[in-house]
Amino acid sequence: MSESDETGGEAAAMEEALRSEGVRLTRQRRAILQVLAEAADHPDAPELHRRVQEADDTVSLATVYRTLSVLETKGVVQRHAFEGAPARFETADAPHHDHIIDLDSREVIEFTSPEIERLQKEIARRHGYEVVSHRLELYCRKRR
Amino acid sequence: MSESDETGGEAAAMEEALRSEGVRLTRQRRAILQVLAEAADHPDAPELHRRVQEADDTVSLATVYRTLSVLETKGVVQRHAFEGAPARFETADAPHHDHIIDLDSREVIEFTSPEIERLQKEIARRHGYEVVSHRLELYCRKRR
DNA sequence: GTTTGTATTGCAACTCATTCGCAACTGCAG
DNA sequence: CTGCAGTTGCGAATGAGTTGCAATACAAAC
Repeated sequence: MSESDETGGEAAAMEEALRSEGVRLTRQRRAILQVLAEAADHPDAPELHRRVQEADDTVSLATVYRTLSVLETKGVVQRHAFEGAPARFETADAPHHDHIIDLDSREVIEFTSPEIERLQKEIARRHGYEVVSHRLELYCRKRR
Repeated sequence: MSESDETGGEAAAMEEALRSEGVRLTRQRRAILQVLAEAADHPDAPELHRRVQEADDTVSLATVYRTLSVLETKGVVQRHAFEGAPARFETADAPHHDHIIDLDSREVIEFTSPEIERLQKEIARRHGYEVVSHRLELYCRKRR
């Protein structure tokens, strides 16, 4: 544990959480978890697969998809399906946030707005609903 | 024109707009436009196809998709890709709105919030961006 | 350690929504 | 009317993601 840095610790913490949920920890899952914890961006499944294979080229794309599903249902990973693009993934360490998508670079910026959050709840209530989940994405271009 | 009601007028208005944009008005496109104008809900392509075929069973699903693309680029139709479901469509008559999706009935309720809209622009600006488009969806359940 | 039963994997085949190639057809400008 | 570029129907192709199945590998019990 002396050699672990932040992302190393993150992956380890996730493994811990998964083990206690009865998820079997395989070589493949460890590798995927590791790469995801190290990722600063929001990779899609094929990109994740590519990165995982650098460390372990026996991992198949199917397993990447299956593992992502497991991790998502266990609350360890978040899936985002942005407009007209394959789904992208990130670790669910940060509490909650919405996204700005840079239309030119496809870069993703995270933000939170308690104010918007509050207004959403209020609007739902006004219509007789309660919010189970929501999706807020701003497709943007850099201002010059 | 004496027998036309609101939706009839809506379809006619759209045809007008399209003709002036140089879009060729075929029997199929008229039928699709008509059905869309009459729809109170947000049908997906196969459902739209089903409804169109009641009036004209020579219209193919491929043409429904192609027509929807044309109508979308001409700004006459709006496409919405809600979570984990095929895209759904509506006429772009109302100015702009976001959606509440009833998770149980799949019903869609429209709403607007100038306040949220304003906050979105502000957030984008704070990050050096300007909003090109956005997507705000509230996945909800009825309150009891 | 070894055994063992079940979860997990790799592969290839499959699904689902949507798009495309192409030959036949048809609005509509002249 | 004519002509031809824009449209259509068909079925085949695509792209993202899922699944059946036999082989494999966790990890709990010995």
